[in-house]
Amino acid sequence: MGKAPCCDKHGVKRGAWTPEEDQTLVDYINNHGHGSWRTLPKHAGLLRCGKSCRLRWINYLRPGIKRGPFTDEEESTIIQLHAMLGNRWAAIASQLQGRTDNEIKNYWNTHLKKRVLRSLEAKRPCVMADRIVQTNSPSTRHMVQWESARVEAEARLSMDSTSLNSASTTKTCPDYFLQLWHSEVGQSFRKIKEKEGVVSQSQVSQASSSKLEDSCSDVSLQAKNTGTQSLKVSPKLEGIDMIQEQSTSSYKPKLEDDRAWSDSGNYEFLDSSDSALKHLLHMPDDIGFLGQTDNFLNLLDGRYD
DNA sequence: AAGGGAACCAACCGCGTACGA
DNA sequence: ATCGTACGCGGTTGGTTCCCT
Repeated sequence: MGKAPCCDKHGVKRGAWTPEEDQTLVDYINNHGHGSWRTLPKHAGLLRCGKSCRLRWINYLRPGIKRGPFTDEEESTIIQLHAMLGNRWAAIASQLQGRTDNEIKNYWNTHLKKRVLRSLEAKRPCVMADRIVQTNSPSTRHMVQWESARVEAEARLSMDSTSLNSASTTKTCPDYFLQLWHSEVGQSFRKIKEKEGVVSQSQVSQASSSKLEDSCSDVSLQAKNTGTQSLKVSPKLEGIDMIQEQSTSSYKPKLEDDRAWSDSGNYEFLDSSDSALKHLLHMPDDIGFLGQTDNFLNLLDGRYD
């Protein structure tokens, strides 16, 4: 389908916005609302394309935008949500009041991603680096990325729980997911999924601690034994009404370009609407929890692809 | 002080999708 | 059901600032 250009490039100003342009845009939207972004510049008297106006408003001018450095809490939230949602910046931003997807995306790419990788390599200096380089399949790459983000989140959770002097930290699968699931982040995640209609209220309530504990320990990696390369979730998960069988062949990369994997968590299931939740629920229990990373790495050796 | 590279971040681009005609 | 339009999103670019030599 042909797509009309968002604006006539001729005579449209580009580049940094001036304070005068900002004021014009703010005044217009305060008085009239933004209405149609396409026609807004003309009505407001701005020599900008509608897209540019929209971006400027959303990222900088609209009320409630929080500027300045990210707090530790915000960082932690971003890392944890990224581990669950991948590069769904808008979804992550919706959980951080006053922060925009663009800001979070930039912050991740310039600060957090490096830190997560450093943290990961500190734990698995040679092996993980080698595996990252050697591995080719999209699902494997995604798992490596997932693992890297998870390690960072885990480290933070561990620090948090230490400071709170709580009994158990994140050494086991159920503990880790339960902490995540019951945290504010987990609540936000469930809200997103409820909104998307992926998980109903009742389903969420059914996904109680015991279910989740079971799910962590009972997800079986059938591919190991059958060679069918399909993942099956334990029947215990039926109550949560999740898809029980997920052929890994339907696990496709959004971008085929090899560069994409390192930046993107966007490996989607054919039905991508609840892929993040599926990621959580389909993770085999012996994937990459502290002290068990070798198992995780063994899984990466082709068997899982 | 100057130049070159790295880091940062605002803005742009193009694709997918929702929605109305 | 199909088409055209507009919007929202994620990836990328390019200008600016910072830092090191």
